[in-house]
Amino acid sequence: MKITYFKNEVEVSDLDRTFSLESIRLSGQCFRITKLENSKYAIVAKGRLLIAEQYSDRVVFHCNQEDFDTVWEDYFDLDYDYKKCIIEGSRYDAFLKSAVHYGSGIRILKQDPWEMLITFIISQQNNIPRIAGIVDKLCNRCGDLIATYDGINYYSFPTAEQIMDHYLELKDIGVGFRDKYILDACRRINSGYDLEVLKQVPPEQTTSELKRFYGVGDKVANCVSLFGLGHKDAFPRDVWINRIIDKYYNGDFDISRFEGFSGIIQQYMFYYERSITK
DNA sequence: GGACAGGAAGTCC
DNA sequence: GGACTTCCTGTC
Repeated sequence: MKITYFKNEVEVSDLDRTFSLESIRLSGQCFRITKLENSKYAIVAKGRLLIAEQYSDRVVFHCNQEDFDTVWEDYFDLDYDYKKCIIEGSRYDAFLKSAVHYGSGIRILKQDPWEMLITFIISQQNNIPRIAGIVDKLCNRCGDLIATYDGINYYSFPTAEQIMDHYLELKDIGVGFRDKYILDACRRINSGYDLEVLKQVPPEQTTSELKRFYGVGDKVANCVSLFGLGHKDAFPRDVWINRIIDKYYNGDFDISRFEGFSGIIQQYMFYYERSITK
């Protein structure tokens, strides 16, 4: 990987096909990346808007060096060796070989744990286009206006306090029966619970701690752990993953083989199976 | 086009 | 094991 700094741009190249904004956007981990035109994307995270462009193995981030070094390099997990996961996956069997090849551009974004908690509470018993729509409405109604680009307004993900200020609108936003789960999470965070602490806690303990939130079960806890707390060993089992394990592994998939990065393997599996059964 | 049924990154009781 | 909000999608 090669990083070149310009005045208001940072160019990253020689990524060896282990970075694709399109794959990241479509892999279902993030609902705040939109495709603008051609190869251009708008990414909202950390209370900021980032415009990025990708031309095969070259990515241009429209930000200064400081923002790249302190925010985006970490957010896109650029220092992690995804090649290792791809090689290990390829060696395992034919299905994983196809999956890692197809999804080789995936990265597990290091997103905000609070945003992940609410987003994946919303995700339960829901479909991806609708999840994206609800998250969008939630941000537009409750978040702060952080930027306007090409005539479009971009809003931050709301804080617990901001959501509580708009709790009467949750029904209109379309969260449905999940409103009580969201409200409970807001109350706990607002009264001082710090999700950041869980980044330092062992994965299994993190999951059981997260499951103490009302409306958070095993699946959502593992999503928050993987996408929001940097626990690459968290392995969310949703209907797709269970289907894959039944279909290709006779109901038993041994994740210990991928210790330390089984969550990344899970993401390749999810992304690939969805692509071939559409 | 429009109505309709089935189902959706699950969890609670 | 049934209920849960709402709406996207496929089918007729």
